[in-house]
Amino acid sequence: MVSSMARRSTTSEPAAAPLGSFGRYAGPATLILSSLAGGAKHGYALTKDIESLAGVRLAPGTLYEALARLEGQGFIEALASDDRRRPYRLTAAGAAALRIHLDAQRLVADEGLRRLDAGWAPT
Amino acid sequence: MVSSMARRSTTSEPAAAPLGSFGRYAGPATLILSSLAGGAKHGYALTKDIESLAGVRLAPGTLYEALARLEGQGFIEALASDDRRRPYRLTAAGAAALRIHLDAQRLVADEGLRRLDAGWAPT
DNA sequence: TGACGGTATATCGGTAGACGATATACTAGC
DNA sequence: GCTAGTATATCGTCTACCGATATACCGTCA
Repeated sequence: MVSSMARRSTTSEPAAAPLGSFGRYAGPATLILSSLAGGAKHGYALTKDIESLAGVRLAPGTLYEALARLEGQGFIEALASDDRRRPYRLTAAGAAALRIHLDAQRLVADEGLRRLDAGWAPT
Repeated sequence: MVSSMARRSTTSEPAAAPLGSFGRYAGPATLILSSLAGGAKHGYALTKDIESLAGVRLAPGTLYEALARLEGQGFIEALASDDRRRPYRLTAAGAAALRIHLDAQRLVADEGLRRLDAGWAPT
């Protein structure tokens, strides 16, 4: 049980990396869009928000590559940058796609938990 | 469960599939464990169940590699195979990990939807 | 009877996406 | 003038995911 669960830190951590336990968590795009759903943010602010939102720290490579991808897909758009910050905003298409995705994800999670609670097969 | 309104505009986009829209959907492990939470199954039965559960068809490569990985992590265990079927069962460790993961995932999804419903920034 | 489609597992090569390391540079506080 | 935090960007590696492919058993129905 140790293998992938305990990789995150040595001691004292508030138990269990919530997401990210099962191999790679495909979430970056989902997390970024979910964060932007709360308002426009620039990259660094996204990492901070996502960290407090999901307990996941996105590596810089992951973040900026995902941002470029999402912009190319039309799910987010860049805003005028004040100084050195490059804020992004969720587009209507991004909001729609996010809603569909989160709805589906929640249904799957609910069903999984329902099955777990029903007792996951004695034998 | 398959979206409606996924047809956003003229350009590109193969219209949002429920899960799997955002690059690669990291879900395989989650989907497999969630499916097994409903009882022991062999690989092919898993693909069928997952397809009806989440609308996602796992490629054979994805499935069997994920099964091997999950078994190595102690999250699932192989049962005696009747004939040509190789059934797998969720372990206690797998059930615990799955619950933690799904709980976290649902919290993130709920927060994302909450933000969306609060209006995702007009300007 | 043999052709077909569904069941069932396995492996291989290609690739995209995630990651950590690294680089740069501005700011604030001490 | 240090150090630490903010902020973005790129590069190389690693691997999870995917599609194609192979094998083989089964039922059925023409």
